[in-house]
Amino acid sequence: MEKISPRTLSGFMELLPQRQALFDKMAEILRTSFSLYGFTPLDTPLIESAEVLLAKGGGETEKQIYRLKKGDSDLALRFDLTVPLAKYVALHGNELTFPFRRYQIGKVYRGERAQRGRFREFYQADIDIIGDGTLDIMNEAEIPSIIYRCFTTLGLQKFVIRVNNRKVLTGLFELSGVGDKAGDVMRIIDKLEKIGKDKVLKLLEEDAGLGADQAEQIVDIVTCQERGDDPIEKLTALKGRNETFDLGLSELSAVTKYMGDFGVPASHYKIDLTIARGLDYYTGTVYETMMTDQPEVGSICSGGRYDNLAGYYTDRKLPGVGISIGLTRLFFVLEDGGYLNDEVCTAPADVLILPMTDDLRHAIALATAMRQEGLRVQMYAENKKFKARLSYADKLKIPYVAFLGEDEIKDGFVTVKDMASGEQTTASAAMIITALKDNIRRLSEGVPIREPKK
RNA sequence: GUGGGUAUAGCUCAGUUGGUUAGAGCGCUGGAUUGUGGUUCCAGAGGUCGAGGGUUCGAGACCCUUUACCCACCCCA
Repeated sequence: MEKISPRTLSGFMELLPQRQALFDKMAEILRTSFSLYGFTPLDTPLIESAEVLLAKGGGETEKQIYRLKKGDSDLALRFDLTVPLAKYVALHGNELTFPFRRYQIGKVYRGERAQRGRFREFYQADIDIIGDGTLDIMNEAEIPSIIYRCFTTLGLQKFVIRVNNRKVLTGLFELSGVGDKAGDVMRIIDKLEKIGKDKVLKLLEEDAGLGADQAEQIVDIVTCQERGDDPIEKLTALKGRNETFDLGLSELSAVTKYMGDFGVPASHYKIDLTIARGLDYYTGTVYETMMTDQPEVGSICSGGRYDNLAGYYTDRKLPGVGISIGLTRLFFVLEDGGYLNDEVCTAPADVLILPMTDDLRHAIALATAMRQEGLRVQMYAENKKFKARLSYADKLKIPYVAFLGEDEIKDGFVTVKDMASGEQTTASAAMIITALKDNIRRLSEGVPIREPKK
């Protein structure tokens, strides 16, 4: 019979076991970090009614969403975790306690053309804080500190969190008399880093219809940090002429001031007046995090403040702030840069037990005793040559192999081989277990996902 | 959606102006070594050259069609 050739779709990441184990460790580190800040875990369905997911309608979302029909139902795969959160909060608002802090790690789907570091199916790790009616500015400063902790705990150093405020931009555009072109201008400004000042000026004039002076003035202010100016100072000079602008400026000042107190060092964040993107529901503070070694891959983590999360589902006013870490992209970047640390233990077990006799009872009893003590144990009972069994442990990087042959059983002992050193020890099961627990703990301590800086 | 590139062994890739039986490294299997892996040595398996059509005495190579994948734009994690 002709076989169907196995394949994985473009834009879908599929990992071999050791890489998968590393990926899961990353996710675990994020979970632990999030819980340090008092976030509660949440899971929502991958599939929602198309009506719910497309509430906002139009634009890229509509083009990129995977839509499916099942019978008469019109369904869609979620393309982010924020819209499902909005639905969740609108639906369960009366049973939740606010401010509601939740984290969620899950797959999302975007039917766009795949590219370097861009996937159609990818993991997002989201944290959001939703207020009931109001939400203090402190939360907007706390969010980047969580990013900082997550990334550094992963062993990453070369990243920078860029912060901006949409109200500042909006106010600035109003001051310059940009009018209803604000959206276009914002999108073009956002390209500054990628295409450079000259092309941006050209686009501002040609596409957004700005005057040359107007464009020059905006670009001048927005790029001030590139020339070593303090953006807050530069902006303060424009104060008192536009309400939105003044509000944005005070928010931006507060956020950056508190960020230092939250422990984010100045080396790892900067005010960047050119970042504007993220989804268009952001209304205030916005964040974007890039790896400084691979900026071309784009943002690894973006987010911001939104004033009305669930407006499509409820009249209740629910302001929030949140970020989304592109876990799949982050993993890709680490792998692509050769940064994944091979020393991280990815073995599925701590000990491999090799029963050498037909009677498996002793081996099973040993495995049970070891598991009771928290050791991760596999038994290899396949009828293979001895070397094949050892090679199994070697390939899976299982650090210890326990032999149970006739001699060991007769004397009530176990022989354990340390695969790294090749050293073998024969002793009672109890002693072996105690020693292994110590060694395993030592092996797993303090090994970062990312290769230590050379 | 638009533009460009690639497709040869499980993986990464060679393959000369078209010419005998399509190669390498890694991986895999077996042996050296039946209670010792990772190193070394020896042997072996594995290919409708993405698919379909055409040109030719002869096509992995040239032409057409098609599919898939990759890269970039748009947009975005």
